[in-house]
Amino acid sequence: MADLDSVDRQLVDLLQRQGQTSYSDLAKAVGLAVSSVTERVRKLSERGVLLGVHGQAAPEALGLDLLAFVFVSWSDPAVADAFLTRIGAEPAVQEAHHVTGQWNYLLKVRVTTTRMLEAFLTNVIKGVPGIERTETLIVLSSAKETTYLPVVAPAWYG
Amino acid sequence: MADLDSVDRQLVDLLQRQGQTSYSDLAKAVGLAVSSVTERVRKLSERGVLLGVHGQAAPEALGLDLLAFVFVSWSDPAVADAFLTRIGAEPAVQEAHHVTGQWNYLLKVRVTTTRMLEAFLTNVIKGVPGIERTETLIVLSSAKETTYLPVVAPAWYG
DNA sequence: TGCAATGCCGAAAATTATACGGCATATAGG
DNA sequence: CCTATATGCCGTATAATTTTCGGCATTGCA
Repeated sequence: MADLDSVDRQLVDLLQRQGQTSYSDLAKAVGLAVSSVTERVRKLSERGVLLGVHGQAAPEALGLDLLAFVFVSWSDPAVADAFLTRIGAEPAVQEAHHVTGQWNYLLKVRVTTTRMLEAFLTNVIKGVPGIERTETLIVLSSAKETTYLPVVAPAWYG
Repeated sequence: MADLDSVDRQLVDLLQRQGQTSYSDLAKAVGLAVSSVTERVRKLSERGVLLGVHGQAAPEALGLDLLAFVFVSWSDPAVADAFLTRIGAEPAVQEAHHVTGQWNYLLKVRVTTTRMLEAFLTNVIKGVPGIERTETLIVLSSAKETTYLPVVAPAWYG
């Protein structure tokens, strides 16, 4: 299905770093003609390797000064559906992961203030019937935060 | 500093969703001329509201089938520098957050297999002198994962 | 050997980005 | 009150880019 050659990988690498790189620049970088690169990129999208291009905004510039990870748990399996529906419609929730361990889900949440975080926990999370416990970790600073995915294996892994 | 009007917010919204939206489309959407939108977007970048545009790749298409969150802790404060330097150079680490609670850092890590996760913990994390404990949560599935930041306050928060 | 599929190429045409001068409105200082 | 300055918007001309097409070489396969 996947099976990307080195040119494909290079294109994915470049487009992850600079989503608006022109086809002529891409062509120069990989040593192919513009039309060949166009076709490659089109197929990468078609195959689902490239999912889209997104502008990256600064959270603080939008007033989103508070980042938190929220663990959530419940006992009744029927809660999952309602929870995911509610969470899916909530822009404050950037990520929702089903995780191993003592908790059901781990959420990545962005809000403006602790007051807004409180409102989120009260109105959104505990607004879903059946949710029993939560635990919130506040992010003091983010040393690294990227969406870049490596296209080559690291040195420490043969 | 920030102070975005409704047009700015709309532009940030649109560009987050579709980073390659043409200026003519943006102009149509916000009801301004192309040159006005060009200027607006340029200033949003200049002001640091828009940080860049990035292609989004499918982790599984790159063989990155395993997502994990890794908590890390140490006692000696001097460890932080070495840890962050090591982590910063590691593409497998997508995020590194300094968090409240019993752990020092929370990492978001993407690898191909459990075998590679083991190599990461052994060679990278424990390769940093002074690191004492880690705890790893495996992500079974991700119900939501987006980089989109809300540009308007939610209904549950006045 | 012949056939089909694939990837690549260059060029033409359509679309888009960029740069510029001009215009209207708002603001501050005299 | 009035002038000077700044800001935001506009349309247009030019440059650059995207998109599309037919053709060519290579590969795999019957």
